[in-house]
Amino acid sequence: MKSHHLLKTIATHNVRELLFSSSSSSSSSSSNPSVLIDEFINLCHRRDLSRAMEAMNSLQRHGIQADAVTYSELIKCCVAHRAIEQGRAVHKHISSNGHAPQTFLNNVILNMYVKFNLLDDAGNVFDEMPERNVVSWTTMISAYSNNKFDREALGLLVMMQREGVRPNMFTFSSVLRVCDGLETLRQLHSGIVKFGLDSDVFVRSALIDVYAKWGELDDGFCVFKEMVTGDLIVWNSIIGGFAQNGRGEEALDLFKMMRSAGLPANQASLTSVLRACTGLALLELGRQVHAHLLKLESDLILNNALLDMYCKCGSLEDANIVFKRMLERDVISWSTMIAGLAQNGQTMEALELFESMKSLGPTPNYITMVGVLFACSHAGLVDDGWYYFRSMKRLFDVDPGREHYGCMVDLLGRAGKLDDAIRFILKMQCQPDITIWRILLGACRVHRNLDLAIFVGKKILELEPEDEGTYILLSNIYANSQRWEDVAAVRKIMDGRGLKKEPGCSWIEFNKKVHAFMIGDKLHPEIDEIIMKMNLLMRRLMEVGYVPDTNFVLHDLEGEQKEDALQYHSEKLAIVFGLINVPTEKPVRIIKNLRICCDCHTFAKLISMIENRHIVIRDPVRFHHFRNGVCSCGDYW
DNA sequence: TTCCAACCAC
Repeated sequence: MKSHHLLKTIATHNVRELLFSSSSSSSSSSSNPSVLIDEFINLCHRRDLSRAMEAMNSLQRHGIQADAVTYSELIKCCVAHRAIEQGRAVHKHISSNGHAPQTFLNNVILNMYVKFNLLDDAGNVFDEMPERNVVSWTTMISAYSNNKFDREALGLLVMMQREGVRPNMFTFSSVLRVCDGLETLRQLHSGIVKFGLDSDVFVRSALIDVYAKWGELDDGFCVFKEMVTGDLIVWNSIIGGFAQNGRGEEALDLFKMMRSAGLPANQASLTSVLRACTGLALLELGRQVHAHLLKLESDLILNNALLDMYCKCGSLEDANIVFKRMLERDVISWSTMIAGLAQNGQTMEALELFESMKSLGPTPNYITMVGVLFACSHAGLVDDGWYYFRSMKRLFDVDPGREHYGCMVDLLGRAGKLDDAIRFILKMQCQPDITIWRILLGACRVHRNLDLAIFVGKKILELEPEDEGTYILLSNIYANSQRWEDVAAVRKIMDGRGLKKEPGCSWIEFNKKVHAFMIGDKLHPEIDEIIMKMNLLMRRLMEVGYVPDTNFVLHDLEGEQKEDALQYHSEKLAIVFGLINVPTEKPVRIIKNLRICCDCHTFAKLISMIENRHIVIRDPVRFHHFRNGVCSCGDYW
C-alpha cells in the first residue's frame, strides 16, 4: 500500500520534471486555468506545501477548484507538517464554492482537525456533513476516545447505529479503549459478535486488553483461545494481560508457546516477559532476557521495564548500569530508579538522584513524588518528607493525591507521631479511605498503641468487613499485649466469616527452578537436610545471643511451641536452602508474599554475620539486604 | 484502529 503510493509519487514527479522543468519557478504567474490546475495537482502530489498553497491562492482568484483526491493530498501534507493555518485555508478554499465537499473529502478534513486535536472544529465539520459514513463516525469516535471523552464516544456508537451505519473493526477498536466498565464491555463484545467482527485481530487484541484492564482476564483468555492466531499483537495482548495482573507464570508459559509456534518476539512481548520476571522476582530469567535484547537495547520502554525488573529483583548494581547506559531517559526511567533505590534501602541515593533529576532530567510528576515520599517515610525523614510534600505543587505543579497522603501518614505513623498522623488525616483534601486507615493501623502495631489500633481497626472493618489483613493485624496487636482472650475473639470472628490468614510463602530461584516454602513445610525434597542445618545454625545463633522474638506468633501457644512455629517460618526455610545450595560468592535471594516478621529479620541479620553471606529478602513492599549482621532497612520497615 | 514501562497500604 505504502510502496504503491510512493511509486505513484515518484512517477508523477518524473512526469512533472519532463513537462515543467523550464517553467517551475515562474509557473504560478501563468493565468491559463488548465496549466494552473495541473501545476497545483503536481505540487500537491509532490507534497510541496508552500508552493502548493501559493498555487491554491491563484486558483482561488480564478474561482477554480481541483478534484477531491488532490485536496486530500494537500491536507495530508498540512497534517504531516502540523500546519494548522494552512489546513484551515485549504478547508476554506474547498468550501468557497458553496457546495458541501463529497463525503470522502469531508472525512479527510474531519481527520485533519482531529489530528490537530481541534475537536470543536472537527465537531462542526461532522455536524454539517450532509452524509456521514462509517469512516466519519469512526473518526469522531476515535477523536473522543483519544481525549478520554468516554461518554461521548460511546454515545456516538449508539447514534451511528440508529442512523443505520454499521460499525466496523476500526470503530470497535477505538471505542473499546474508552469502555467504562464490564457491563459496557460485554455489550460491546456482543455487538462485535453480532457484526461478525470477532475474528479481526485488531478487535481481538483490543478486547483481550480491555478484559484484562477490567480484571476479567479469564474472559480475555477465552477470546484468545477461541481461535488460533499467528498475529503477534494478539499474543502480546494476552501475555501482557497476564503479566500485568500478577499472573507471571501464565504469561511466561504463553510466551514459550508463542515462541514454539514460530513467532518472533518483539519489544512489546519482551517488555511483558520482563514484567512477569519482575512480579515473580526471577532475576536470572530477567538477566537472560536482557542478554538477548541485542538490537532492541535502545528501546525506551523496554529499558524502563529492564530497570524496574533489576530494581524489584533487588539488583541495584544492574539497574544502575542500565540507567547509566540508557541513551534516552524519560520521567518513567527516573521515577523507576528513584523508587527502586528507596525500596532497596538506599534512601540517600534516591534523594540525590531526585536532586539530579531536578537539574538534568524531565520534570518530576505525580508518581515521581510518590517515590520520593516513599523514600522519606521508609527512612524516617520526617522533615524532608514534609518539605517535599509541601513544595511539590509549587515546584512541579503536582497536586497531592491518595498515594502522597498515604506516604505522609506512613511517614508520620512510622516515626511514632501518631497524633500528627491523625491530624493530617483529618485535614486531607479527600475522605480517608481504607488504605489510609490500614497504614495508620500498621503504625499502631509498630508503636504498640492498643487503643488507637482498636479505634482504627473498627473504622476499617466498617468500610470492609471482610478485610482479613485487619483481623490479622488486630490479633497481632492483642498478642503483643498478651491479651489472649481478645486474640481468640478475633480468631473466632474470622472463623465465623470464613476468613483465613494468607499463608506465608517464600521462594528462591535456583538452577532455573523456583523452590517455594510454606511455614513448617515438609514437602520439599531437601527438607531433612534443611532442618538439620537449621538446628546447627540455631545452636550457633543462640551462642551469639539470639533470642526468638515470639511477639509475632499469632496462636496462643506457650514457650517452646512458639519458638517451634517461628523456627519454621517460610523465609527461614528458604534462607537455609539458599545457604546450602547457592555458591558462597552469590547473594541468597528470597521473595516473600507477606512482610517479614521481626524474628526472621533478626535471624537473617545474624546469619549474614556468622555465615558471612549476602542475603536479600524481597517482601511485598521493599527489600532487605543483609550483610555482616546489618540490614539495609536500618531495622525500620 | 490493536499490544509493551514507573507510584501509597499488603
